[in-house]
Amino acid sequence: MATIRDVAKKAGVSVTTVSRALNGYSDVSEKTREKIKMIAKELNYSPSLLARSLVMKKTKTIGLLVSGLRIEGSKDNFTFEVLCGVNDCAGELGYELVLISTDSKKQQEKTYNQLCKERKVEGVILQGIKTDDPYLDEVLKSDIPCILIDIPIESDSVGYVTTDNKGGAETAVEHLLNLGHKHIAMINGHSQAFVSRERLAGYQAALNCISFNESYVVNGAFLEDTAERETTKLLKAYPEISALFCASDLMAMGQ
Amino acid sequence: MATIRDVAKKAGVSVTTVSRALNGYSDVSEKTREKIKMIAKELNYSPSLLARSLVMKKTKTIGLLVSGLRIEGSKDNFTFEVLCGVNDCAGELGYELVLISTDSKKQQEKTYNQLCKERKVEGVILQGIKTDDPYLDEVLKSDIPCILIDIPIESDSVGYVTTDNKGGAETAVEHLLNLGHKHIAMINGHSQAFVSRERLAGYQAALNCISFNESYVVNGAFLEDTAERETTKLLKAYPEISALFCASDLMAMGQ
DNA sequence: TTGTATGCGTTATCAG
DNA sequence: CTGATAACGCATACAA
Repeated sequence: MATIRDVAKKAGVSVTTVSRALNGYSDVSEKTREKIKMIAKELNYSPSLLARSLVMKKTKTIGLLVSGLRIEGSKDNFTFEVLCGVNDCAGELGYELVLISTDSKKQQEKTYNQLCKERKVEGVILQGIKTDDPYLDEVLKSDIPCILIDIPIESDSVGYVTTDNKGGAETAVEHLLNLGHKHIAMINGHSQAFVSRERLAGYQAALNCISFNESYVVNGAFLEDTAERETTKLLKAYPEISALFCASDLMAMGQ
Repeated sequence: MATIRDVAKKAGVSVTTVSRALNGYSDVSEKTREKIKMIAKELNYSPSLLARSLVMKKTKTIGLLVSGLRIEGSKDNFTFEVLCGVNDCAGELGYELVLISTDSKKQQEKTYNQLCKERKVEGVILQGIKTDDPYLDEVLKSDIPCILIDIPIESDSVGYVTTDNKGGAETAVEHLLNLGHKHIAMINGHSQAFVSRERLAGYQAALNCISFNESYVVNGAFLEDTAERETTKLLKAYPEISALFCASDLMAMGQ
């Protein structure tokens, strides 16, 4: 692996000059720059991001911390879509993406802070952690800038993005009402999820709190089979139900 | 950010000793080790993987190079499943995963070699590149260890994994035959894809090359809408077709 | 316009 | 058992 020193030696200049030439500084004669560029290409040189990051104290790296990245979730393509979006954006901004996947086993070995600091990520995007996940506390205590997906918490170093969960749910349920349904049940996720609470609120709002019936709401844990089981029980108990509002695609597929 | 020097200073020992104590070397007294460990925890110290990698010449990092990582592909969860699998395995082995996503724009800026060498990845897994992708040549010329997914090429530094495409296709088509279908069409991907060629071979094999009719095979480019369009044309031209064998889930969904 | 010297945070070599 | 010291590959203040 050719280093900057190899280039310097072959070009008969100092490392400093090579560094500046390749990084586009203006205080280098075009002649030397061209020569250096040529030799760099010749030697197949590419600067070590490791060394650069070390001295610059900038890694241009953000961590994508996905909790519960499991193949069973592949039908629900939300995580994948998030990944694509983050990746696109990071790419445009010249940032790298490192995958920091955690499971309960790993969480005991290394703290969130360790995980992030040793990699020197400049920021973190967290997807899939629950509001009662122990990691969440660590995240909030840490000073590493981070963005939570679908958890509405803000502080100096913490932000979040989410969708209009309530509005969306409201629209969906209104649609069912317009179709003439009188008894609409809801298959929700779980109470630890912010999105579930919001969507429930939307469901209630659409029903105007009048025809709202608590018994019509069950939790499917965002899982296909759980949702199916719960739905079966629900329909057996309340045969009058003519429509279902599911809080996630995967759970809808369970029907 | 606490460095190893901070720990050393506070512990009243040299950096060397701290390094060895924390890395589990035996030539350090248990008393010093405990003290150092305590102080390290106290200072919230975690070693910089950057610095460590630089001196050790080992990054413990593998690159996941996904070509065409786009949100439109999210319905087809194959890429996501690959990601999960790779991630699981890498995690167990103590490797990091960095996402190297490429598109035609990026490919012109940086070569495969640059992309990998500057990050010092120790190996690469390539998913989604086509057999006629210019990157493929670079990959083969490079000496960076890599694994191709669904492209059967081997060399000193290149390996691959794939599924039994031919056998799977054969089984699928045989199933349709057993159901009594006489005119089975195939919606394939594209001819640049190894898997498409294999699956076509399986399709032919199942039909025993007897009832094989070339006109019954069209390419859907692995895209939902293309597959739909091609299928419509096909069915219009050959109304006798009673079953379709699709080379990918996504294309089947297009029906 | 170019070069010298220093430091980034580690680990490794070699003496004590 | 412990500690100087030299790398690793690069960028930058400071000189020349």
